[in-house]
Amino acid sequence: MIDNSKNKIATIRQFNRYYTNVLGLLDKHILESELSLSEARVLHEIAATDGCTSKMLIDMLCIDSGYLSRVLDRLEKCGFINKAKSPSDKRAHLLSLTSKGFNKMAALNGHSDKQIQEMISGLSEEETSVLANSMLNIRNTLTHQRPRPEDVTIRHDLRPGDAGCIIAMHARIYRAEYDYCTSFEGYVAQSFCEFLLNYNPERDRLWVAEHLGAPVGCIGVVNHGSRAQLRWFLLSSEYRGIGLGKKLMNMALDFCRQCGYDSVFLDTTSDLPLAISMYTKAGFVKISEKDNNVWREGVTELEFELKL
Amino acid sequence: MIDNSKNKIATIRQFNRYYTNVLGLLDKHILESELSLSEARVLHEIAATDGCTSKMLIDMLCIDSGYLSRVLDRLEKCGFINKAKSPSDKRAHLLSLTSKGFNKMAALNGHSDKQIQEMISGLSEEETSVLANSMLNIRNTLTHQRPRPEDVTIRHDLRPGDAGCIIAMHARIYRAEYDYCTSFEGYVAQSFCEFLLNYNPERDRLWVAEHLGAPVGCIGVVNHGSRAQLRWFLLSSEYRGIGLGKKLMNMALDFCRQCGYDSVFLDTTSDLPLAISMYTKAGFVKISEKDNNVWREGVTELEFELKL
DNA sequence: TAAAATAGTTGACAAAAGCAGATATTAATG
DNA sequence: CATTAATATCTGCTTTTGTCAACTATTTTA
Repeated sequence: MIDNSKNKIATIRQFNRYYTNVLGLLDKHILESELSLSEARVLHEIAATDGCTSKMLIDMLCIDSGYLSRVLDRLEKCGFINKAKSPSDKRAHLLSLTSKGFNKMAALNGHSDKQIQEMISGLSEEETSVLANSMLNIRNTLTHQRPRPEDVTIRHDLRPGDAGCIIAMHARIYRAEYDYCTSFEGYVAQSFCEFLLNYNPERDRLWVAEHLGAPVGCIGVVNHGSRAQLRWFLLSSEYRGIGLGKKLMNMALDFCRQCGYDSVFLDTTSDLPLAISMYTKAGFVKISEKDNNVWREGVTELEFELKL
Repeated sequence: MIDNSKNKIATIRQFNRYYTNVLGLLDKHILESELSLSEARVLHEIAATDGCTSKMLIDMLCIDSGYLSRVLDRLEKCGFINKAKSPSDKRAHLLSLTSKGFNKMAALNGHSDKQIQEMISGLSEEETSVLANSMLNIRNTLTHQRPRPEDVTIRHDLRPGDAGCIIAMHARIYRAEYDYCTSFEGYVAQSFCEFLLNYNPERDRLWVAEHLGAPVGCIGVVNHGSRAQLRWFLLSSEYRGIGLGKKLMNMALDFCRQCGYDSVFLDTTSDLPLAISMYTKAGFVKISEKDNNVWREGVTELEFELKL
């Protein structure tokens, strides 16, 4: 782990220098097309930007306005873009790609992809994933992007390591948010031990929500004869409030209905008002409560139930 | 997770375009110095390269030889670099920085750092770490660097999530290398449950080896009265053979001696000849063996012991 | 309604980068 | 060993890229 902020900045600086070289190498193919690097960048930005104008390109690409004007002229003469008077502002033009422009861009991307393919040809599947995920991480971090729920995948195929990751997630989140002690991770481990040793794909299920290859949420259903137990309902804080919790809950309850369980019960604590409100919204009813001071002082354990 | 290779390539292409913009922004500060971007890159490369010559710069920076010749002239006239005839090849010059050149480079780095600082000022500690680690990941992956043992940190402060991560690591590695089944992860979880519920920092210890913020190896010592149990001795495959295993083992045994344990025992299986050879090298002796067909067919469980 | 600001264009110019040929030296080949 | 091929660098010339400032047309602000 890179520990102090000075090291981090140095790491970033070194990466920038390194990646300047990488990009220089990869951009060479553009020079072999009839376009210059700037022209290619402008073309891409026009394609990616809705209602694109010169001003927007100047801001996004930090390009000189005079230079851009000539670049746009050239692109128009080549038949790659259209310039249309903006109806809302007669000074400005709306820029858009022609179909020829789209084809050109596709060709550029194709070349680019071939080069990237070559660059990663010596890497393993695993390494390529690490690479792509790291790049997504950087972009998301620097653009302050909140994760979009459609980028989060949910699966229930119980891969090796799923249980361990979710144990770790529980421990970290409950420590950070509720200051639970070390033994809490032990109890979660215990619960997964039981789950894994008795695992029956027909009656038990664990859903893992993943983003950028890392687990960000989960929910589980555990077989108890005619009753099912809902367990491990948890989301990383950044992934709350975007509908993921509801989605996980619905998946779990649908599975319970499919399996023909009579009812679903769950244990939770008074620490989790947000989860509790989701349970009651889904129709769960509190059926018992008792004190539990093991993980933290003053916690009340609650049991909820939902008749199916 | 980015699933297929087409998506990965597209992700990389998008990142490249995105990062071109980032670098363009960050490189602006150089234009405000008396150097051009190329001159600054050349200066850095000379500083970083031992016995640097023009040819090496041409290869590394992909710069035109004629252009480079002039760039070097300018840098020499400014007093930033020295050109000395190479003794081994009278055609070539050895390039090196003058002290003035070093100062200039330090100033450039300072400016660069200030800009980076500004860029990451809106990010949390956590996000900055993700950023820097992702960048290191990219560089290490693309340059095919084997992890250096000195970049791996080993700690034993038992943080929340450590146990879960190590459970996951066990499950993944034993599945990939020995095809152990799902229940194996359950048994590992069970062992950590016991460990965490009885954890006593004076007598129990868990070491986690980390690289780029992720666990890559571990070893543990568990209190059994006058005897200690060695557990969870494991390294990710890429981190084997660089002395890390020995280091972990020594740390664990030193701790056992410090605690005054009489002996150390451990359970392992016939599947792990590499680990077994490390145990015997450390002085462990086999004291029993029995069959165990739970995790995989035909596995023999072995018990080893070391008198301290 | 006049002044200030904005979107974009154009001409003049400077800086950056590339190409081709030249020179000195070294390596390779018969 | 002599000759040829290859290499490292430099120089003159050219093209490409990028910058600056002045200018028009329009919109916003005071």
